[in-house]
Amino acid sequence: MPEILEAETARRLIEAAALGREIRAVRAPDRWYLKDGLTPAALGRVLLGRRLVAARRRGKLLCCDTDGGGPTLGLHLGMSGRVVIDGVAAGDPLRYAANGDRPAWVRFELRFADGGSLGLRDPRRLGSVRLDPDEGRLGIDAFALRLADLRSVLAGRRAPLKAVLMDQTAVAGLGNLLVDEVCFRAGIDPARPAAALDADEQRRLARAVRTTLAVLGRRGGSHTGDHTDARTPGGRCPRDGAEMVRRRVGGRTTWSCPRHQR
DNA sequence: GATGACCTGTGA
DNA sequence: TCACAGGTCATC
Repeated sequence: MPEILEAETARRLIEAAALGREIRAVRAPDRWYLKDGLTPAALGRVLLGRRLVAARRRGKLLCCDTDGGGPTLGLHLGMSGRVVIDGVAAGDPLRYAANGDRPAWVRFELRFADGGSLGLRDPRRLGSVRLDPDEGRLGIDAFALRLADLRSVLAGRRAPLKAVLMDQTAVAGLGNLLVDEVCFRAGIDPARPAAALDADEQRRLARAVRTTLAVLGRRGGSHTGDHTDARTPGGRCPRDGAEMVRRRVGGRTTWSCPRHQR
């Protein structure tokens, strides 16, 4: 996804519409989509007859707990995944992904006894399904990130700031668009070595994470940032009018303003 | 820590 | 036909 905002939208949808419904069938037509050696048969064995009782999220990972001592179902949306419940998809359409609804794009589906379903629609197949996913290897959730956490995350890291913020074992949930927006708002060059930020920059960055998640969450997703429309050749910084620069930072396409991001 | 691989769809 | 896409993993 889908980044943390879309994952949270999906989590809320599951929480509002899928909890408590008895699972009657599991459809997993795409074996490649099941990780850790998981098979459709094994999924059926542990999920049939159970109900989801909680929908949690750590970073971009969705964790659905089941009743009766059942496993936690881990769903990851990859680059193009969306949760679909009873035919309704969570959140706004994705900006850089196909948004159709071809049945073949449903890589995984729980069918409920009441006739409805919870599916994962993912054209690019980069998402995943696992049981009892390792939540511990993920860093602090971006929604919970405080200044002190950020300081320890950045300490000693010579990698570009952007690479560290996108490192899911450091901070869980931030992806390419959100990190660019955070750096844009904080006025910091994403290519700077992470540990080189001074105290004031760390404060601005921590604040920018909070406001970015709050504002873009309200607006409807990761693609609604102040800088998003400027991610195009010849795009101008909406803050000061400078021409935006496109680079590769931390292995990802990165847009930043050469004037106010330093 | 940087790079390429994974997979498929879209638009230039 | 090609470049590119909001993610992650293995590999050097």
